[in-house]
Amino acid sequence: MEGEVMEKVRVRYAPSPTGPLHIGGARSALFNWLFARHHGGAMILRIEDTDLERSSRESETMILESLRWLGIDWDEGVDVGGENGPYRQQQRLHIYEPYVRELLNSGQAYECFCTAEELEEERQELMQQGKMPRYLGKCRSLTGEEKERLRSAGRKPVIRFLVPAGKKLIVDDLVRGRVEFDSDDIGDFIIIKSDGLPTYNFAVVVDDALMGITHVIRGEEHLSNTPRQLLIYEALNFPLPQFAHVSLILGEDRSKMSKRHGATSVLEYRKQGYLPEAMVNFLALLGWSPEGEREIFSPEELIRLFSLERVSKSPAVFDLGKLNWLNAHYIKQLPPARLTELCLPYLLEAGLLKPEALGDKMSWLEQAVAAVQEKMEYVSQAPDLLAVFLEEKTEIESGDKTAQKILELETTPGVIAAFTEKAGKMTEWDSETVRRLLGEIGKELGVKGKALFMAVRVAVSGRSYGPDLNTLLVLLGPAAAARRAQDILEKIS
RNA sequence: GGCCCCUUGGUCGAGAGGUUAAGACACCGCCCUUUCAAGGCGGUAGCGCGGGUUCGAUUCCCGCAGGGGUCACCA
Repeated sequence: MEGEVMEKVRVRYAPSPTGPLHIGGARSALFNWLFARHHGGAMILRIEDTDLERSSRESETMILESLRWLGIDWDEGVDVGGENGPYRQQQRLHIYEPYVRELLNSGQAYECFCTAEELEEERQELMQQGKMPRYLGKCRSLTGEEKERLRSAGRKPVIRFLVPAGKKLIVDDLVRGRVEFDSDDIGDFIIIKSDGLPTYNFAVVVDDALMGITHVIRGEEHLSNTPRQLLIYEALNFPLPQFAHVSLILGEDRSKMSKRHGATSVLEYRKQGYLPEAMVNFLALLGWSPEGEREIFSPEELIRLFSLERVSKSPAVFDLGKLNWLNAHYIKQLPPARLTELCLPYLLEAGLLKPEALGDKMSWLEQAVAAVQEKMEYVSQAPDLLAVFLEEKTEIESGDKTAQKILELETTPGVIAAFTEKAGKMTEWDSETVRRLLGEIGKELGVKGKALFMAVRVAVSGRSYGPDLNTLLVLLGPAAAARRAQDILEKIS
């Protein structure tokens, strides 16, 4: 493969700005980007906004933001410009024109004046006959006179591509191999809509050809569109790019990923506190695998290793559990200061921190964050994880059976009382003194192990789980720890 | 329904005629541990079915089944 790529690789990601960037789109973009970077080629970002109804600038902005967040950049395209612009199809209308004329003149395309009703009627008829609906070419041989009559009657025509009969169409796909289609299965399809805008199948070909795209890497849902595009490449005498159709990403029930499978947009994952490096790593492994047994890869490594040969043909289920594992891995690698920054917005939003009280608390907060870093899977868990440190009042966690049991031990009230009493008097308070304090209590009351440490843990946090007890106590400070313990003591007596 | 793609454990997946069928997530167990995790070690679990081809098929071919995609004036 390496040897076959003689000309400079040029790939593109061409989203339709009709919503946020989805997981599947992100992976397509990533594969294109990895391929381009691997081969020292160019990545192009084109916006396919020929659907006036559904396209929006807001969606475009979200998509660009998502790509940037993932660390995917582009050499040509929207926002950065380039020699082959403009990069929004709405701004390229004049470019399509001559090609449409060419097809019209050579008789490879024709105007169709059928109304939606007529088309619907034809469709129904075919269905009743047990045939599949497809355009039968009613307007293929309209005379100029007839066309004028329809035109003056207010009909706005579309332009259809005249599909030649009995033609084998072969897609030589880099991931699927040779795939064959028959032109007889394809009805004359629309290339220019009645609003004058090109359809996807037409614009994509003209743009890919004019932009010098060498490899079209996209989702498998486009495979069955490819024969139509092949027809246009041929009609316009454009050189063919190489195609690579990557399998879809499925939800847990093995159907195509959709909103009911939970979060599907990249921005939602960002919001939940997933790290871009984890997302990229995860997406890369969904449908592609490197040689060897590693699972953790930096973008640079992915670029070095990536190849289309190792792209899987079968669809992949989106496994949130694995994403969580990867994300937890990357969170563990973060410097506590950085993680703290990331946690801040969530803590503020949860009301666990007051913005004004932040300044002198930062280094303390950083230690608290460090104490829970290893159990965090995604950053939006920060409020839950850090509540033990930040809560005003401690409630006994309902449903925490272990905590309940500890509180019922007959030794517990004594332990808590002793702790409250002694902690209040401490002048020094660090890991070592806290350790000694607990030891003393244990010795004096003849209590040890769980009955001692768990009792204190539950007393100061209301929970049977949480960060390392010593760290928890040290960060809480003697006053707060004693106050909480006192509070719990009153609750249970 | 036509056409097209896909089929290795719960999931991602390695494998490309002869293997004890990698590895990872999840799960279970043990170790570590002043909790829960993390970490270390170990374990359970898989080639959809039926025909071929072959000395031998997870691997090649054909059917079937199942899943998915596509058949728009959406991309």
